[in-house]
Parts: sequence; C-alpha cells; structure tokens
Amino acid sequence: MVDLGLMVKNHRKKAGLTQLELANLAGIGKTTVFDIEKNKETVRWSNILSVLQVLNIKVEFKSPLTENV
Amino acid sequence: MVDLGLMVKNHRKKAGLTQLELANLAGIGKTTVFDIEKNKETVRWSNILSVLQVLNIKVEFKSPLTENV
DNA sequence: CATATATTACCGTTTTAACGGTAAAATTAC
DNA sequence: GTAATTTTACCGTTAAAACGGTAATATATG
Repeated sequence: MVDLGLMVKNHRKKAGLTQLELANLAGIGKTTVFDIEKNKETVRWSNILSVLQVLNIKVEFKSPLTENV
Repeated sequence: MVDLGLMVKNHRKKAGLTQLELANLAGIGKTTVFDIEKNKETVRWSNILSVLQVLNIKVEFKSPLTENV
C-alpha cells in the first residue's frame, strides 16, 4: 500500500495547498491532515477518504482471490 | 474503491470465519468487524488494516498523477 | 542575513469510536 | 419443521481520536 502519507503530501503540494487549506477543503482539522501525512494509522477512515477525494486519489483493494466485487 | 464491506465479507466467508473469529484474529471487537462489513466509514483506519491483513487483502492508492511513491 | 510562511509538536477539552453484553432477527444445519 | 449458529442491532461505559490554540522548529522568500 506504499506510503499514503507521502502520497498525500506530494499531491497536496502539487495542488498548491497548505495543510490548513487542505484540512478546510476536506472539512477536517489541521491536526488530522498532519497525522495522515505522518502515516498515523489511528485516524478515522472517513477523514482519510475526505482528504483523498479533495486530492483526487482513488483507493483499490486487491487480493489473490481478485474479487471484482 | 468499490464495496469494501462486501469484499471483506466474501473473503471472510471464503476463509470459513465468523465475524467473531475474524475480530479475534484481527485483535479488534466484533462490533467493528460488523461495522466494516456495513461500510461504516467512521471506523479507525488501523482497524480496517488489521482486518485486511488477516484476509490477505492489499490496498492501493491511485491518481491521475500516478505517483509511484 | 532577516522576515514571512509553513510545518511540526504538544496540550486540554469535546466528541465519538471501540468494545463487550445482550437480545432479536436471519441464516444454516439437522 | 425445530435447533443451533450466525448476523444484526442496540446500549452504556471506557478509551481515544478530533479539534483548535499555541509555540517551537523548519522552510521558503525577500
């Protein structure tokens, strides 16, 4: 799953946003954006989703059973 | 990102596990497994990761910028 | 270099997810 | 069909994430 925190950071930079701006766009707190970029895994899934949506990042789940659910 | 809840449910069934057994294997509460399968997005990211690890499901993040981070 | 901006870090309060217990509904097994 | 198991649902308590404020460090800009 690589480094989500770094990916978020890179995309945010590319979009020319500060952590605070991204937080506001995602409707979450600045501290949470910071935590996500630091790969803190105890954050709420919904908060990660909000950030990914703003940055236009998609999520995919895969397995050997390769379910096309 | 498709239906994570359904994917977890299918994989769990395939593994012959009950929600309670999966919860124990993942080291989380049964209620949380239930919530994940119901696509409740307010669950902790770390709890989702624990479940995915048990079921051998991988996560991928993608974007138009296709960062190979 | 100095200044401005952004990031990192810590803290206290508030909000809320996690959890197990329990019971009802649904599913499966006999 | 009935019985056993599993899933769904609700609840109260406990633990912890979310949050904004603030300050210190780091980075960028002049």
